[in-house]
Amino acid sequence: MPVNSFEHYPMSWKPDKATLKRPFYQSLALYLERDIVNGFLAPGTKLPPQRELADFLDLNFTTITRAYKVCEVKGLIYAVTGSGTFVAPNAARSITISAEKQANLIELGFVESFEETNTLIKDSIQRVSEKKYVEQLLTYNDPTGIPHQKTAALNWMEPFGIHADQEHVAIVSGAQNALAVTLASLFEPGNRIATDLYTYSNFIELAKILHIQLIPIVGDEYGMLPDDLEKQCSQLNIHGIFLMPSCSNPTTVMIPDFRKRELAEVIRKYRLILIEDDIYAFLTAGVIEDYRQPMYQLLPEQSVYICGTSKSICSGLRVAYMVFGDALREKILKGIFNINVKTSSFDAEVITELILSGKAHQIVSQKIQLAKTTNELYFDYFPIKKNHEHPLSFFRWLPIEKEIDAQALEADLQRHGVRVFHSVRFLSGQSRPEKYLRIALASTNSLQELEIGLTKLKKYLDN
Amino acid sequence: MPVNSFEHYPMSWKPDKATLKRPFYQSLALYLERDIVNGFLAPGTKLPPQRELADFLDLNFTTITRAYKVCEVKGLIYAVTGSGTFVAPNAARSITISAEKQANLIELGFVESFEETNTLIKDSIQRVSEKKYVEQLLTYNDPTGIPHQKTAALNWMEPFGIHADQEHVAIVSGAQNALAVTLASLFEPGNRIATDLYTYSNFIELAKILHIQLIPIVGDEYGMLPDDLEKQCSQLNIHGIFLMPSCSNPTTVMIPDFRKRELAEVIRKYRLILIEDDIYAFLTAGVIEDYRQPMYQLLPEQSVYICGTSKSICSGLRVAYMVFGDALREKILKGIFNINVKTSSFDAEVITELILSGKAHQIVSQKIQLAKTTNELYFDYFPIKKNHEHPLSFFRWLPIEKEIDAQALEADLQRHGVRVFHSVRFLSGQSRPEKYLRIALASTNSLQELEIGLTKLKKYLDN
DNA sequence: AGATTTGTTCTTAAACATTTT
DNA sequence: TAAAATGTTTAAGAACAAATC
Repeated sequence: MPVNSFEHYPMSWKPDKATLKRPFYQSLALYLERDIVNGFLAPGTKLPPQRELADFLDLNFTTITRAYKVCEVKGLIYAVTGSGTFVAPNAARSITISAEKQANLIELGFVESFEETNTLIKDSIQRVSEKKYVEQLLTYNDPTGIPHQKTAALNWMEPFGIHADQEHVAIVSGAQNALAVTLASLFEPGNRIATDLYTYSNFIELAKILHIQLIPIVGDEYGMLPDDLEKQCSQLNIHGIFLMPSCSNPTTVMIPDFRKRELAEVIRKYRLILIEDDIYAFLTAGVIEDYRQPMYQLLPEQSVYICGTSKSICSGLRVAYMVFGDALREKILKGIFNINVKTSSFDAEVITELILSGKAHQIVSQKIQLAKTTNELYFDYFPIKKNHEHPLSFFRWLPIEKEIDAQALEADLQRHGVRVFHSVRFLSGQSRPEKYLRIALASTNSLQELEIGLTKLKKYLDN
Repeated sequence: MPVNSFEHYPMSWKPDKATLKRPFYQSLALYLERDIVNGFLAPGTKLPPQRELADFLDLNFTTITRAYKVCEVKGLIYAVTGSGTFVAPNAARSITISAEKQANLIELGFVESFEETNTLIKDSIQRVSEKKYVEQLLTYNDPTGIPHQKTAALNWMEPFGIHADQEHVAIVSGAQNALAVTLASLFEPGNRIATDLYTYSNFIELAKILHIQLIPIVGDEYGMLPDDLEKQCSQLNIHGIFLMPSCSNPTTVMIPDFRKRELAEVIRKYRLILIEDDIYAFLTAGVIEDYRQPMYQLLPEQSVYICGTSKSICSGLRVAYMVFGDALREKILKGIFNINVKTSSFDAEVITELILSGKAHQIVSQKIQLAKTTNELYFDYFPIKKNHEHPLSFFRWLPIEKEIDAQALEADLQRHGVRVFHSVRFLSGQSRPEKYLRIALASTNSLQELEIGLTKLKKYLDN
């Protein structure tokens, strides 16, 4: 029997002891999940400490540990040694982002890629469809890409600072697919990956699906802090790190070279697998003056470099290039075979044709121009510029003051005809006091529509 | 200290107690893995029982349980209550199958799809590339397929006995990709899925990557035995079942309707998620006389029906249709967004065009004709016919007598210029006494090449 | 700076379940 | 059919580690 009565102690959660069935840890985890999903326990709520709940329920406290663990693995709660256990910010809510076009809704949420440039692609598709060797594109052969396609891929990435050979590049079905292949091939459930505090929400969701734990690392204006990374690595067994150095999603931070080198040192020391998502390389390398190199070149043996063509060339043809160290090669290829079998050689060929014909560069130029225009427009409305934010980002990270719950804010704005995403969607760990909105600039049908959207947004936020 | 000396007991594995470090279970698991990978412990070897090893190492036996568990999860060993723990048949060897074309090697291993029919596809690609709405195929829109593509999909599957609506069908990037989405979305690491004793090896590998445990169920000439399924369900917490009822890979078994109903009853009773891979529907529905219906129609609410077009229409355009119950919908869509974002609408459109124009049916007719011819040829060489084997299968399941290790046999035949796969690659669980080869009939460049391959194979086996 | 709070990990113990003999 | 062999699952205990106050 418990020694104390807890009637007078405030415990945020008091599961009904009488209805608890064996096995206790499962029963308890189920109750906890139910109360979180029902909304009885709101995000951020501090749960009773393990020992206190154990005392209350008259169980050994490691049984509570186990029950809490079940819910932590499901992403419902998170624990901080010394502070306690808390309901996760996105518990019981999917933050998966996808294109869900709705009439009369201005899309500033999902980040597209100025789809108006797609007019340039039709020709290339036709040209490929008329090639003599089309039939060779229609078999199971060359599951990681046809040699000449890989050569074009390497040419494409060369100005981004990537140097690799045919054996260490593979074509997959878009950058998200590359991430799925990477996580499934190189990590196991329970492994930990370091990420920025705010990171790409579909990466968070993917990690959740595969039961990989994200460890949020503090950053400053130059990106992730090497000291905090070092600290976390020294006290936790961390297996990998996810970064978007040339333009982080959602913060738009561009990591300067000195910081890349500092981070690389820690990554090398702890032998982390670096996952570098360089989907915005085309906006940075050769465009931003002091840009040096991708982190892949600092750590080629322990890195996976992912270069999607959805943002730079065409979003509908699902193609991304993966470049990887030799030690990772076998596992990645196996992952590709088991998740994709292969990527459509036809799609890859169209991208190849676009690259070889120079059309891809033309498209990139147009997109950069559009990025300039839309960013200027944005800064007319929200003239807050910070150091080391990418000036040409396809989206912006807008600090907001409004004291309103994230879901309510998104819903409010949706009623006003604008879709945006609140910063809680991008939280890799615990709640934060600062709030932001991610504003996509590359997803409206026209500049006019974007302007209307920004006007509505500003009006709403100023109220 | 241990009570007994084990000098006189035969223990197949004696880890060095002195070098064992804390944590013991990890250290022990590492040693075990090393000794299996090195080949010191051969597949099939019985490991010391937990209690015996514990006694030898002077540890509590549940510490051994934990160490063994680590290796079991990695697929290195498997445990059978009452019998002991054994080194897995495919421990430390990848059984992933992919197209790896080599000159001078006749492909009877990897199953392709009579790629000579691809000549019929070029026209459709051109026609699609000339459509007015091509640009609409190049965006992020309609991530699960454009409505008219889904309509065509449902039309395509209608003769197979599938009735569903737009909301419960999605287009993904091939059948293997559909399986990846299904497993990642609907199952968690540690979950169990029932399969045939011999099953599709890339399904085995995929399950391994995602840490889903396969529970092999015994079968007879009609396919999986409902009694054994019932038995396993009653004593293990099984979450799903994987079946290829219209033509099982690799056994070619076609499950008759009565058996489907018996199995469906058990599946319903234990609320398993049924994963029905119906990639060979086109060889069966409307072709085989007494074919009735897919199992999906018996259990629509708890099933995922997967209909790939790689075998029936074109292997290079990566398209498969998924049909699912409403209860599974949300999770599957989330899985699609996080693993694929979307499938190329262009590829899906070409398949749609092929279906709507009737060309797809023409291709299917050709493939069926080729299947007839090649199967006749096969039976000339190996005239062993069993009941309920699919007469038109793209591969055959050849029982062999030869007393030779699987890898050696494959290597031997490769030296003779023929690539085949040994039955151990398809084992979902423990080793079996019977041996088979899976002989692909749809992968050679010509009938002549197939004939040469079969001749070589027969000659080798008769020796 | 040290005690306290809180979460983590490993090992052991006991009860259980299944298969084999 | 019952006993023995063998693996499984849950719970508890102990030592540890980090963060907070």
